[in-house]
Amino acid sequence: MAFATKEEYTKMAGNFIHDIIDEDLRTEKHTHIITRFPPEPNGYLHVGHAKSLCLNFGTALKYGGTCNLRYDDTNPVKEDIEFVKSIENDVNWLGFQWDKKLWASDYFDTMYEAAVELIKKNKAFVCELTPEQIREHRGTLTNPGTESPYRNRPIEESLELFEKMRAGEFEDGEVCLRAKIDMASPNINMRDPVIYRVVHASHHNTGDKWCVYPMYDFAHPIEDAIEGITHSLCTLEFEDHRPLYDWVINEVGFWPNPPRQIEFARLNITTMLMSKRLLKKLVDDGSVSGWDDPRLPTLAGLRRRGYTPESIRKFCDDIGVSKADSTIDIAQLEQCAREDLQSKVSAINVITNPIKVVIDNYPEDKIEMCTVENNSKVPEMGNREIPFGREIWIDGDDFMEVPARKYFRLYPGNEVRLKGAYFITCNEVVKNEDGSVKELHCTYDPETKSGSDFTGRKVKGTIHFVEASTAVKVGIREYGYLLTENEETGDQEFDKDSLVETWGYAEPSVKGVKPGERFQFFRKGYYIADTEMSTEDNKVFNSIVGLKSSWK
RNA sequence: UGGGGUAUAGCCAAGCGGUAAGGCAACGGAUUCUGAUUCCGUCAUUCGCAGGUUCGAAUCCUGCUACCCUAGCCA
Repeated sequence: MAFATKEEYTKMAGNFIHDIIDEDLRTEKHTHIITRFPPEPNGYLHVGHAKSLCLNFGTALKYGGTCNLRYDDTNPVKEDIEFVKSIENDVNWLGFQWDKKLWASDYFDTMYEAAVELIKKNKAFVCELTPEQIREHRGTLTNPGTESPYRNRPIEESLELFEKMRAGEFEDGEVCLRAKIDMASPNINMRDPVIYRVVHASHHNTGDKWCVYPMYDFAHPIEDAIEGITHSLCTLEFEDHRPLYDWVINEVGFWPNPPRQIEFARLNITTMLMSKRLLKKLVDDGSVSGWDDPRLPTLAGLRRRGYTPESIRKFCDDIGVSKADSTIDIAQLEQCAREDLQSKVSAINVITNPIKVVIDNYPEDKIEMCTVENNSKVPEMGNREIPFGREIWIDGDDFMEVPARKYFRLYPGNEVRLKGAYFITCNEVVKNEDGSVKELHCTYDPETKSGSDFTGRKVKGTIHFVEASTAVKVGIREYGYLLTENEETGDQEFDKDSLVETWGYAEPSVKGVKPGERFQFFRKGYYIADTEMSTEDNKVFNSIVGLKSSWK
């Protein structure tokens, strides 16, 4: 496994967060940087998380600090231990190693005690308003809220009630613990926010020990402070919560170097659905095959699609970190994958859109082997031997009955080189009844075999082929993206054609391809990442990932 | 209509008072037995708008405008 290195991130361009860290280091507010990646275990990680992963782990690497993996599991009804394994696997796959693996739920005792202390300090109270009443009391964006009638109840009474909450004497939603801050605050988060609620549900980590659970706003700063996190990086929507974060840090305890929350813009990518909630819906209703469906932006999906960890890390470095809302063009992600794969994989001949070609002057039963020189960036993979015979398949894109300007591949009367084999000239186009091309009749020139010293004439085009009698029929699934843009409204909508299944032909060497092995479709810009072996119907793989230079 | 944010090219993004980095995309051209790769070259007289300060402003000041977040006992 190739882990991200300190070198990779020390040379990383600085961002506004690193400016802040540099300043904290310079003023000796901190001498050791500790960050954290805090997913809630309620789904698979996606590229959006990758940005956070790279920022948090990359920052730790850059400054010689550490980064914790911490599950933010404060809501038992939404979380599932099932996701924990995938999260850890994906973090490691991306190339990061956590310092400590922690659970927010491990701090429940401390949090409970902190809440009790808050009540004793007259900074929190047990409220018996219903959720609806709390909402009404909260006021609106423009109007201040009104104080709960329970706000000024005696400290002792709140203490007693909170103990009863913990003891299970209340139903869900019947009472809650609220911080006592300011109902007139222009920041709604400061209007006596709920910090502990009653939830009678079994927790994956603490079982039935608790029936009261802390809210994110109360739990998160405590988690950060306990772990000695120096910089707590989160997305922009938590900006309004920062005053509350600081309030909790300040009221709950004394930490000499309290954590500092810094927000950055979350990642959006054109055609990619990044909402965990909606991804979960697609998985649950069977619209996709699972969290690792290659059409999904999950790390598991991207992995099957052909992305390498290095390519995703490069992408995260390239796009930078700022506070401006942005949507990165999918082309930028794809380019990172191509760039990385280019140096790692070799090409094989695969025809995805076949046209039959008959070489009329080639002996009927003869098959000869041709050497295809490997001039990729992976010379160690060596040259390939592929068969050549009288009937071959070429790609539909490599033939035009009426050539366009500057088209120098095959067309009637034109001569091209078959990569690794001979020059052929197209003499005749045979059509089906519907007018489509049935087959091409060509002649080859025996003098022109690759590797011979033939220099008699040059040809402008070179195309690839697969010999028909030895070809391996392959099932091809081209994965598109889930979202398309409605041309009229500009809205994003689900793309029903995001999975296209076709058949093609590959050279015999595909039989040695292992599931998960990546390679390039010769000259097509496609990469195969996910293969499923099958001997039935001579089918070798049925899942193919497309990384075309331009997806249409 | 409160509060909090953000505006630099088609998409990202550096820039922090001294005369607009870089990447993606696009477009030229060279090389190529992959229209791939590689390689060169072009691509913001101007930084949301309007004023002001200054020898000098994307950077400082004032006033606008647009967009995003925010009224869960979710995170």
